[in-house]
Amino acid sequence: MNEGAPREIVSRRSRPAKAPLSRDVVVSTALEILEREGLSGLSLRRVAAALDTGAASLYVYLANLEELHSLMLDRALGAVRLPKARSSPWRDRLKALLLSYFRVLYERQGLAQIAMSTIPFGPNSLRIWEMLLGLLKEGGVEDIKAAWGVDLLTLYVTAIAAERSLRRESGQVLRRVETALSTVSEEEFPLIFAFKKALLGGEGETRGAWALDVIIGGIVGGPVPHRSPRDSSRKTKARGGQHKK
Amino acid sequence: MNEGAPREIVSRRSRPAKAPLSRDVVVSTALEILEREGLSGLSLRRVAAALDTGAASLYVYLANLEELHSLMLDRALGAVRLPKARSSPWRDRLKALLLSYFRVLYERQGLAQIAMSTIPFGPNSLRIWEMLLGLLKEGGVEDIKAAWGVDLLTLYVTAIAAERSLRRESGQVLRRVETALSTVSEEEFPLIFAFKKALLGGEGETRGAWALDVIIGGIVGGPVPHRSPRDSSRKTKARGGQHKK
DNA sequence: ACCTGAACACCGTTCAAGT
DNA sequence: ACCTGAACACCGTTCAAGT
Repeated sequence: MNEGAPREIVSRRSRPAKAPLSRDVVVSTALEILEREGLSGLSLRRVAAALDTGAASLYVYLANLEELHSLMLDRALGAVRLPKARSSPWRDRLKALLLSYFRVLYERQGLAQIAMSTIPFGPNSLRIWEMLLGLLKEGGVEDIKAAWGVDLLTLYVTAIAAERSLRRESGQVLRRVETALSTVSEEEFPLIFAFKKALLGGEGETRGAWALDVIIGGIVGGPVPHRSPRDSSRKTKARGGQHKK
Repeated sequence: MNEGAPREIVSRRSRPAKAPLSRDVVVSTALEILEREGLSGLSLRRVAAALDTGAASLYVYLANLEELHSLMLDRALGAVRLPKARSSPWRDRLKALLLSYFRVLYERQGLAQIAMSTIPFGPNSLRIWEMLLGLLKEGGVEDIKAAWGVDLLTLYVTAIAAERSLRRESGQVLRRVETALSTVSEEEFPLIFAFKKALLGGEGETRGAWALDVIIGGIVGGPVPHRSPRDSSRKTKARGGQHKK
């Protein structure tokens, strides 16, 4: 079975009353609900209801809600477009892949939020990681920088998708930020006051593309971490005893 | 009243039965509960119970749970250490500030998660933003790059704190990632297979410091975004051939 | 092996009624 | 103006009992 491909879902109306469930239908149904009703509308009970059963039935296929989230995320990541080898300069392919990753997370409401609370490690995530590693290596990036760089790039893409989703989905948050920025005191916060337009300016994908360039450029041109990955258990210095206040 | 300073909380045991509540006590109590019981233990009902009242009473001081989260976050950010002007090179001060920001979010369980779902804009957040803008300007970073750079840096710090918190707090997630990585197929994912040690290696703060350097270096050395919010005295050369999406 | 209803121990939010 | 109990409409998870 192709985990990555979008899956045809048999309408539950036409199924015999007690058709057997499966992990697959549960995940597909959950993604449909997420798409239509958002994260706040997604619950095990809601998924179970859509499948004409009780929430308890889902526990045959899932350990818990967290596992459902993780399966949903990996399934959705099957829609990320992997650029064809050597179809364009490595850096363009890298950016195209990351942009597609961003869009998949951003375009389905709630998915980016799920991605921030679930470390992805299913087959589709692995495919993306593998390709990202390959692209950075193709660009001549040293091994450790490539490994850490992929982590940094995916973290950024996930975080920016979550932040943008939040702004899109919660008009309340956005309005409060705008109010706070527009009433900021010039004497107390002169720089914020001077920059408020630039700070608020979302400007579609220009800004996201800029940030991606900054990070990629930083990885390529930046320092090689000074410690080898083999020597991973040693600590440089004891953690300062931060006192709680 | 100093929003930023830690506040002495009068023991609820010694209060007269119907002592008046306030936004302040509600937020302080919520932060205590977060510290002791984590995000999953924090609820309006739980906060109300700690204050010997019903959840409905809190709605005099808060619009909803989201607002409580936002207030908690800004209060907690009061603990971020702002480096003294000119005490060391600007880049060191920038890194110290961001590290302190990271620690505040990371060290109180659940706080980083709250930060990822709340755009901070209270007085303490503004102070941090103002200082970050000042540091980048001190480093000679162009205005738009400074504004967008501060956004990128704070997004990164918040995201890495949330990711690390997740790994720390959910042994389950961590174990599943480790299992997935250690059983990865060498033929299908040769690079992940080869790099799995580097990918897993958390290495305390070495990695986080590396990423910070990458981003700061990328901001300083990277391109100026080709659209300015307002054409100021300084002329920025438009970059030809940049395609818009 | 799978499904189910009911129960357990919770949620955020609203509202009429109190003081 | 503030507080309260009760209600509403939900949660995830467990479990004994069914098929």
